[in-house]
Amino acid sequence: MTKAVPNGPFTWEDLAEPVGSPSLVHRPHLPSPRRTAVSPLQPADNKAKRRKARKWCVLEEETLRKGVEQYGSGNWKDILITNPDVFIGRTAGDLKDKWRNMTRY
Amino acid sequence: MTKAVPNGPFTWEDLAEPVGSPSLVHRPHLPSPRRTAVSPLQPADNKAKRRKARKWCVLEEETLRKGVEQYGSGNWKDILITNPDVFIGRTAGDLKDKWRNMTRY
DNA sequence: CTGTAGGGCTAGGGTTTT
DNA sequence: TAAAACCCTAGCCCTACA
Repeated sequence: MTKAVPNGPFTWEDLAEPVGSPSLVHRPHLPSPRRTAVSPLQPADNKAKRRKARKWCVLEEETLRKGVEQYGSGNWKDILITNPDVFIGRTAGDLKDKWRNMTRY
Repeated sequence: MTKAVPNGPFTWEDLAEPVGSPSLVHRPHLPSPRRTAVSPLQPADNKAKRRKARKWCVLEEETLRKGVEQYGSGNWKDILITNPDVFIGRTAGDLKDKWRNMTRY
């Protein structure tokens, strides 16, 4: 896996190149493929209903803490799927939100 | 604003073993694994840190539009390297993703 | 090896409920 | 009013494939 500079500490190389330089005109450029405007798509009245708020239990909180220790903050999906018997009815986003609350202030 | 510990300095140096959640498997005596056995499905340490999301400014959007006009949708690398003074810190993939957002709906 | 297309996931702001 | 729980989605990542 050669991660050709995936996202390092800002490796903004010089990449100095005169912008106005017509050095790459040797390409058979076609006009842009004018894709037809995307279909209108209705306002969508299907307002997905909100899940009923359910308070977090202590086990969930502890499992979340350990999950963050193990996988790191941000890997919510991993933490979620490795604890399917604890996080029932929770989404990765829920874990993220809960962690935000737990670490707030 | 909650800075607390959003994506912290990957504090899992001290992780020694996976906590088996509610159902601790009875392991048969675990000596001292000097060698980190590459067991399957373990904490993914190969996860690179995410770049912090940065909103696109109007100039970038306009430049992207003109780029697509000129080079066609799909030639992200060309559009990127011909506008190095505009797309700072952006990747070809970023341009692709942005165009997807701009033409969505 | 290189670059893209398309699906997956998260961060951060917003909304609703308690 | 504040805090907790949930929602929305732009922006970023992963990866098969051309």
